[in-house]
Amino acid sequence: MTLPHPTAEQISLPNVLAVLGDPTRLAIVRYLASKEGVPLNCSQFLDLCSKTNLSYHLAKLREAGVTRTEVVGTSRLITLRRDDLDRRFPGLLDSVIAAAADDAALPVVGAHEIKIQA
Amino acid sequence: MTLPHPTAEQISLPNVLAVLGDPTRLAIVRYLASKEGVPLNCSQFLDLCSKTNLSYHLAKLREAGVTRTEVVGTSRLITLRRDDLDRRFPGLLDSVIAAAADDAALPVVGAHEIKIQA
DNA sequence: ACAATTGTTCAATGAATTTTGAACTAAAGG
DNA sequence: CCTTTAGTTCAAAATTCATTGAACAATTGT
Repeated sequence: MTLPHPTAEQISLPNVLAVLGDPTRLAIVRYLASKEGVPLNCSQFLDLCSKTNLSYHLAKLREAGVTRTEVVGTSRLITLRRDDLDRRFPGLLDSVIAAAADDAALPVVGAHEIKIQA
Repeated sequence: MTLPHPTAEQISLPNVLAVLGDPTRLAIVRYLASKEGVPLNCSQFLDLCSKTNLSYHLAKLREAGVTRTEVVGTSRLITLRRDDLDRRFPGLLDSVIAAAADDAALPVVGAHEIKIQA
């Protein structure tokens, strides 16, 4: 089974910018980019907001064409649509992710993980 | 006299993205970029929306740190804060402007101008 | 002084967005 | 079959956003 995604051509710039203009969704995208290639399921992002709200934000990202969601059993595997985004908007994703990395005020996925002592 | 602007450090990425995620404001930024260096007054943008609404959008751009507004007599001279944006978010503005240039669905300042015949 | 130009502010409205909890579906495991 | 796991859907509430018209302020030109 597969969920509705826009084609690469249907991805709209104002839409992508608006969708990325939300700290929670920016955190999701950053994390996806940091785990590029590895499909993640929704539960990875549960420290950002409630499950219901997460479902909403992930739907926004998918509908804007920023992420791809694959239904596998009872979970959704989420990936960044990097090739499509890079083709439609060259350099945009990279500059957004790099800028986000410098912003200490942004929420981060896994911010409360236990750190291994040196 | 001078209007309130955020410092370069106060410019926030999600804010900038959200503000650019609006077709009217994207058109304003594109036009400013195409006339880089030349300060423009508000009336240049009047084909995009009503005067009141334009005032609102220009305030959004200024408050987000995307533009600088200088009060000169009865008009406001508007410029892109390119250096600040480039320093804070390298590559972002350029990729947004380039992507916008490829999007025929976006509104454009001066779209109804009389074309000189060849 | 008067009128025109340039642009803002205000209050109102409608629309879209974000967030929540309760109820739900569907697959997986025992 | 029953329960857990994973995530969605729905309606409601709260917030924010975009747009409008009327009134206003300040400068400029006559």
